[in-house]
Amino acid sequence: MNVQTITMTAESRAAADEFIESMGLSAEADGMPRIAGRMWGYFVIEGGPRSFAELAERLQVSRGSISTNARLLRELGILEQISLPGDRQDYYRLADQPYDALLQGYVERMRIRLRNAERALRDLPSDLPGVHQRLHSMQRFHQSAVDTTEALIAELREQADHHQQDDQ
Amino acid sequence: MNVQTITMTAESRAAADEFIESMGLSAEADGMPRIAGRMWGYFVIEGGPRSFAELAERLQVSRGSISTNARLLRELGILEQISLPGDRQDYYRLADQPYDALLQGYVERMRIRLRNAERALRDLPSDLPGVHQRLHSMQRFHQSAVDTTEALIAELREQADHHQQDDQ
DNA sequence: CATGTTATTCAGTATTGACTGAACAATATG
DNA sequence: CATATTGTTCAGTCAATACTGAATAACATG
Repeated sequence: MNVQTITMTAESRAAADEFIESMGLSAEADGMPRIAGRMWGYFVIEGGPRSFAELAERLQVSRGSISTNARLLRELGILEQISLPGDRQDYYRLADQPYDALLQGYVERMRIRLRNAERALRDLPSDLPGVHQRLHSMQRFHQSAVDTTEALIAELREQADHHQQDDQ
Repeated sequence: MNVQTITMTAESRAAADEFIESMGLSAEADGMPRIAGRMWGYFVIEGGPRSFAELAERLQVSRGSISTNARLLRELGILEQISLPGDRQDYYRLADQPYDALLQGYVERMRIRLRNAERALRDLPSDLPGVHQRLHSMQRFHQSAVDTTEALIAELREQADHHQQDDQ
C-alpha cells in the first residue's frame, strides 16, 4: 500500500490525543456517538487515506464500531470512501467540505420546527388569546435561522472554491 | 388565583396536542429531554402564567419531572418564573426572547470547537503534512458560524424591539 | 476451489440518561 | 405550633443506545 505513516514526537502525540478526545466530546454534545467524533478528529489530524485497521488500532475500538461510525460519517458527508487500485481494503479521508454537512443537518431541524409552527398556525383558531402572536414569533425566528444558515452555506462554498484555486 | 383557564374545541385540543408532541421530539433532536420540549410547546400554546399543578395535570407527568425541566428551561432563558402576590405557588410563562437562548447555546458549542482547533494549531508542529491546513479550515468554519449566529442574535433583538413598540 | 483478508451485521452487554414517586425542606395560615 | 401546600432532591426503575466480539458475507488471489 502506498500510504505513508507519520511519526510524531511524544508532545505532538499528546496534543493529537487531546484534540481527538475533544472532538469526541463535541460530537456527543451534538448527539452523535463519541467514537464518531474521535474518528473525525483523527482524520483532521491525519488527513489522507487511512484504513479501518489503522483506525481501530489507533483509537483502540472494535472493528464493528469503526464500520458503523464510518457509515454514519460517510452519510453525513464528513468522510469520503476511497479505494486504491490493487488493494481490497477500504480507505477513508476527510471530505472536501466536512462542515457543510453539519449545517445541512442544523437547517433541516430548523425547517421541521418551522413547519410545525406553520401547521399549528393553520390548525389552531385565532381567537385563543396570544396563540397566533406566539406562533408567529416562533415562525419568524426559524425562518430567519434557515435563511441565515443557507446564506452561510453558500458563502462557505465560495470560500472553499477560492482556496481550491490557491492550492493548485 | 387570577389566572384564566381557556376552553378549546376538540379539534383545537387535538391540534395543540400534536404541536406539543412535535416540540417534544424537536427538543429530543436537540439533546434536551422530551418533557422539556413538551413544556415549551405547552407555553407557546397557553402563554400566560401557569402553575406546576396545571402543567403536571395537562402533560400527565410527575411533579419531579416538571420541577427538573422547569429549572432547565429557566436556565436556558426559555421560561420565566413569576410569583403572584398572595399565592405561594410558582408560576411560569414563556420568556420574551425564548429563541435567543437556543442560539446562545449553539454559538457556545461552536466556540468550544473553535478553541479546540486553535489549541491544536498551537500545540501541533506545522511540519506534519496538511495538519495546519485542515485545522485552519476547521477554524475558519467555526469562526464564520460564530460570527453569523451572533449577527442573527443581534438582528432578532432589534426585530423584537420593534414588535414590542407595535404591541404597546 | 480453497484460503486468507476485510467489511458488515447482529446478538448480547454495559452505560447513560429520563422519569417516577416518595421523602424532605420550606413556607404560609389557622 | 400544627397543618396544609408546594417545590426540590434523590434513590430506584426503565428504556434507549453505544459498543463489543463473534459470525457471516464478500471478494481477490494462489
